[in-house]
Formats: sequence, structure tokens, C-alpha cells
Amino acid sequence: MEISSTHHIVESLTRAIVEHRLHPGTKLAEQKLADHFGVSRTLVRQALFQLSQNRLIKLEPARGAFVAAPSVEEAKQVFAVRRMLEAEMARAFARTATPSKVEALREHVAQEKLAVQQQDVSSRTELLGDFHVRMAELMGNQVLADLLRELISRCALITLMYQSTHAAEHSSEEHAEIVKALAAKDEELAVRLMNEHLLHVEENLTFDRKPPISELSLALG
Amino acid sequence: MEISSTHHIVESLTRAIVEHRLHPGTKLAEQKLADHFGVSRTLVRQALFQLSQNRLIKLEPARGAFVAAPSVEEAKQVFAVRRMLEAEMARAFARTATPSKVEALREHVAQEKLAVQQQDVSSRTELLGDFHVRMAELMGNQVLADLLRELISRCALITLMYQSTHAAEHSSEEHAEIVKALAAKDEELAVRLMNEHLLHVEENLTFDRKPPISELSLALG
DNA sequence: TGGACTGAAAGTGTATACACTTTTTGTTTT
DNA sequence: AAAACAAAAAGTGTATACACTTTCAGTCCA
Repeated sequence: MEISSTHHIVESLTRAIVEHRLHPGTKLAEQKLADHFGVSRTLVRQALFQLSQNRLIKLEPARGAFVAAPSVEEAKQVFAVRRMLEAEMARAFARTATPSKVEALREHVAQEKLAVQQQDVSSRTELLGDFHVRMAELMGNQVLADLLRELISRCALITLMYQSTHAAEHSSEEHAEIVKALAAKDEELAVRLMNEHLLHVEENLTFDRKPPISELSLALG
Repeated sequence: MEISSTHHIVESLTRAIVEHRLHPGTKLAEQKLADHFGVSRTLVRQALFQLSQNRLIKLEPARGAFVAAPSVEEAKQVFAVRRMLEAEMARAFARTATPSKVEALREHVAQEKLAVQQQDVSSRTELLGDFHVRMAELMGNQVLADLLRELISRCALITLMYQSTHAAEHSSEEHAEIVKALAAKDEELAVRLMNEHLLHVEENLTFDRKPPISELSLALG
């Protein structure tokens, strides 16, 4: 089966949604997307299907696709799951981490800091999320990594997590603290810091409803 | 967008795969499935796409869809994630459970026992998996419940978990023990029992490769 | 016998056609 | 002027068509 065309559409829309260039509730008309990407509705529909499984859009029968607008309740549940997974992940990492793995995390945090300094909003958002995915990968659990990536996308849709420069700085600092605890192999501290970090991120939940960008081409670039 | 036709195909194939009526590696030809379900390839393709995202089948470009054959490594990763989630779930349940919720779990276990006694393989498989999903639902975390359902499907594909009557009995007994610990609000015991339970299930990993059922209609009923 | 070639058959990937539903728009009616 | 209706426009849902790729069978040749 195919993979590339549809995949490109999915990636493009995912980025647009996660980065809030497309706001919750925005209608995603198939033909318009097809025209924009230069393909037929067939491929667009496949992409929309996939996005609906990732909970990034909602499909309403005979009415079409809309950017998802997760409830506060759902966001809290997503964060609860992330805390379950990531607290244990931090514990396991502290137990089994090698110096080179800790070093890899340190380098990641350094990249974060750079993106924050340079006010590169798009890449800092990505990097701050990837910190958590990277940890899972370094532990050699790809299943966990994939799951986290999905959950983080869902979070980004409802939170404007790292929107402010201040919040981004704060997150990056907390990441650095976590890495320190991991380097010291202090399990309990790592677990506690990770939990607190996720609680802080969750606190930043905002529920603004900016008017959606009406022109798709504008939002998709 | 639609929901029902495709959904029916997904459900049907999922059951066939999870219940091992379709074995890993089996080719799923689009036209054959279309004929069987009395629809066009369009809907079959949508269903296959969805299944591939659930990791139940693998799509190979221009070659088609095959029932997934997860590696041992992947299975271990899935179980590692389940333990992370479910240990914490057990803890939270013990902390917050009301008598009526504990009672609901008790009733579920009773149903399991019945299915085990009656040697109803299909429904006992489903019930044994649903115990874990039910717990998440009773805690009011639908996100967790959905995630667990997906993970459990993936497990079922590679393990013949509850294949033997003996293993099924054992699982059901362990469920009963967990419920007891939850009723007593003994957090640590509940966590430990859940961990051990999942380790036992994981130990039952088998890697037989029976010849696939060649006739789709036979496997799909 | 067995391996390489070739053409047919089968199958996948994408576009398009068409029926049916929702939405919009314009008109009529009170 | 506001509500109700009707026709048109836009959009979704499914089937089908067709190009292209893989698979398979049969043939030829060493």
C-alpha cells in the first residue's frame, strides 16, 4: 500500500494543528485540501481518517472534518496518563541509564535552550515535546515513544503549552533538573521532578478561542 | 464522514485477528475482503488503513496488507508499557475506589469465571482483556481505557494469552485477588499483584506459527 | 533438471464519476 | 421584518475506472 503522499498530508496538517495555525473547530473541506496539496480527494480522505484516529480532528457523518476541540476533562485525562507513564519512565531511566544516554539528554536540553533564546517558537515547541519522546527512545522502548508522541500531540492541541517565552524557559529548566537527577541516579527525585513538571505544564492549560484562520493556504503555508 | 460500514469491517477483522482465526502473515487482499463484505474496495481500504494504525496489520507498498507479526521485542515493550500504566492505575483505584466500583469489578470477575467454566473461549478472551479496560473506565479515565484496549489488542495478537483453560483460570483468579486488594484499599498489595499478574501473562508468550486459514470466509464467519 | 526470461493474471494506488446529504441562498408568505 | 419554504450550490460517501506494480505460469535455453 502507499505511504508517502498521504503521509505528507498527515504531517502537514498535524503540524498546522499542533502549532495552532489551525484552530479547533475549523472545517477541513476535502476538495480544498486536495487542491492545496495537488492530489485527489482520495488521498485527502485517507489522511483525514488517520488524523481522526490520532484525535486531532473529528469526523462528523456527512458533514465533514473539523479540527478537534478536546474538552478540559479529556485534557486532564491525557495528562493523567502521561504522568503514569512518565513517572515510571523516569524511574526506569534513573535505574538503567548509561553516561552516554544521560549525555544525549543533556545535548537535547542544550538545543531547547538555544531555540528558547532565539525565540524560534515552532522548533522550541517541537523540541520541548521531543524531550519526553527522546527519553523513551533512549530507554529502547519504541512502543512507549510512539505512544508518548501521540499523547503529546493531543496535549498540544488544547494547551498553548509553551506559548509564552517564559513558560518555555521554565519547561526547559525543569528538563535540565530532571536530567541532573537522572545523572545522579536519584530515582525518587527524578520521579518527583517529572511529576511536578507535568503538573506545571498541565496548569498552563489555556482555553482561548481565537478566530480560526479562514484561508487554508495561509495556515498550511 | 461515514462511520458504520468501515467500522463494521474493522471490528470484524479485529476480532478475527485477535482471536487468532487469522494468523500473522496472512495476506488480506482488498477485492476478496470487498466481496466478502459486499462493499467496494474503497471501504475495505479505509478499514485496512485503520487497522494498520492499530498495528494489527502491516501495509507493504504495492504489495498489500498482511496480518502483523510483532517481534518478541515489541511484545515486551507493549507489556512494559502496560505495567507502567496499570500498576499506577491499581494504586489510584485503591485510593479512590467506592464500594460500588469494587462491586462492579467483582461482578466482572464472576462473569469471567462463568465463561471459563463454560469453556467459551471467545468470550472469555474478551472478558479477561476487558477487566483491565473496565478498571480504567470505572476510574473515569476514558483516555486510559481506550489506550489500554489498543494495547491489549496488540498483546492478543502475539500471545495466545488465555489460550489454555488452565491459563485462563489462573488469570481470572489473579483478577479476583487484585479486586480483594482494591476492596481492602491496600495500595501496595494491589500494585504488586497487578505487576505480577502482567508478568505472568507476559510469561505465557508463545510463538507458534500455525498455518494460516487460507479461506477468508472461513476465518471471518 | 533447473534457472532465466516473458507475457498474462492479479493486485495495488490514485483519480474520477455519481448518488445522496447538508448548507446556502433567494423568494414567498404572514 | 421575520419565519418558512424551495431550488441551487457545495460537500460527503461509495463505486468504478485505469495506470502501474507485483506475482505467477509457462517457455525457452543451458
